[in-house]
Amino acid sequence: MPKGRVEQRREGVREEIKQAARRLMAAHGTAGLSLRAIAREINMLPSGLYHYYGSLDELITALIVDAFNALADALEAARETAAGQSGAAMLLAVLEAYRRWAVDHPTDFQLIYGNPIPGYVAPREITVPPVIRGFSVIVGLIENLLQSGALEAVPPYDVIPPEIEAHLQMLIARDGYPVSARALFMGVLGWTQLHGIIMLEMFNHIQPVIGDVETLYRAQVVNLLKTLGLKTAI
Amino acid sequence: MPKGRVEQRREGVREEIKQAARRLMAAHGTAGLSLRAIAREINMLPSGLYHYYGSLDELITALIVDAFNALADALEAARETAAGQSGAAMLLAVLEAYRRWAVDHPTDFQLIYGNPIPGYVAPREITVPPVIRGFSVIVGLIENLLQSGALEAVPPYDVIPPEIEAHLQMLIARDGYPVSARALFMGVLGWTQLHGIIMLEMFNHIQPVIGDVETLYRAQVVNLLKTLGLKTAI
DNA sequence: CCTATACTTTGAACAGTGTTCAAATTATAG
DNA sequence: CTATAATTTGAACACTGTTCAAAGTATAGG
Repeated sequence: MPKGRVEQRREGVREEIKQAARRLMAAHGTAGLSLRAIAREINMLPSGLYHYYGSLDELITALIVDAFNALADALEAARETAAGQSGAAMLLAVLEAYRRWAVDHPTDFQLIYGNPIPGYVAPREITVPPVIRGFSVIVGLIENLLQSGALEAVPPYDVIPPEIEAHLQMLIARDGYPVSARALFMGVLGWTQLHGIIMLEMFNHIQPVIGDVETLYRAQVVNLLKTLGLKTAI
Repeated sequence: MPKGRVEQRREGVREEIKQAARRLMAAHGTAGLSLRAIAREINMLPSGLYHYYGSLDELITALIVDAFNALADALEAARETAAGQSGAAMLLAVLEAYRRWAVDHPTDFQLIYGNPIPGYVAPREITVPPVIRGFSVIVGLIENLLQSGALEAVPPYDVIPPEIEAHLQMLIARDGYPVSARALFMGVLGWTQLHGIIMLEMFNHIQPVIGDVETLYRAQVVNLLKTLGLKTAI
């Protein structure tokens, strides 16, 4: 395997570049993501990096995909860890893992859900699949709860606005997701509610008001499940 | 007034600089915020700007304060416009104005709630007051609803976690806010829920899933008020 | 009105950024 | 061992924020 060896070495350097990038990001925030700084870190000239990534944007895209996959991994791991417990407990564990990962990997989270790098726009066809991977964990658990009857839609969340239901049905049909529009709708609602807390926490807008954000988040998760119509206690 | 004339002219140039900055931001995103670009825009040398703002960060801070105040203005205006209607209708109008302003002023919103400028950290003592101004509009309306009896805390949102209640009480005592811990708690909960939608909309993460974000937002606002315990119909 | 003082603008320089490209070097394959 | 492919180099270009002394301009007092 002559070409295999070259390819393998190439992949190794690409990984080394990404690791240096993550190290710099962790140390100096998403602002520390400088091509020249990465080159310095691994004793390369700036121009040398262009043989591994066509541009800084391409490198950022790779980092984003990795981050989305790491987040999805964390959610799946939380689900597996709570596998023995009730469906509600599993969902709770997964939703807590969402914030946990964000708090533990702030720069990665900012990279994927903030607007960190000036001028950069993510190519959707590359970044969307790993996003769906993570989101599916949440929606899948909701779907199970709905089918088992542990979760039953109650007012006011029992009505899905027609335009939205139509779009969700289209999405399910087009991409072949094995879930109901109801589960998707609940997933999106819950996602946005929790995402707001994390986003405000990330940029330090909510600690001054609420003090302990972790407690607020947990309360919000529990309340969310209750208002969505969870029948069993958690 | 000799010094008044100088001061006035100085203030005029400062305003001109900010307007050029906003123009560039609107055109090229928060990334377009370049000191040299601003200087070019108003036919000045980069170094000249330093007589009006000590640094780019200082200019950004000024823009952020302006943005928070503009947001607060929009919320107050929405409240006044709906002044004749019920308290619930006023709150609904204000919450819709929150997203409206974000959608109409995306770069300003990203400037204050995103992580736009690498390396910049806002000086809290300057930026917090205008934040409170806007937030007070929401919390004030909630307080009125609570006192009039139109809003009554119901499960699960009737319980405030003890640690959070303690922190809120401290805040109220320290800064002398004329509101209850309950109103503040409800305000924060609502704020985070809606903020999540806007944040995800801003960075284009939710349209692909839900289609019409405006409908989702409106539904979320109404559902929020209902689950918080609003007794009257909207 | 004219000078002395304060305010403002200038221009050059420094250190940093992403990116391009031909040239030189190194490693691989026949 | 040589021909070929993969890499690394180094210089250059255009851009960024920031500093500072020098030059220019407007204002105030006599």
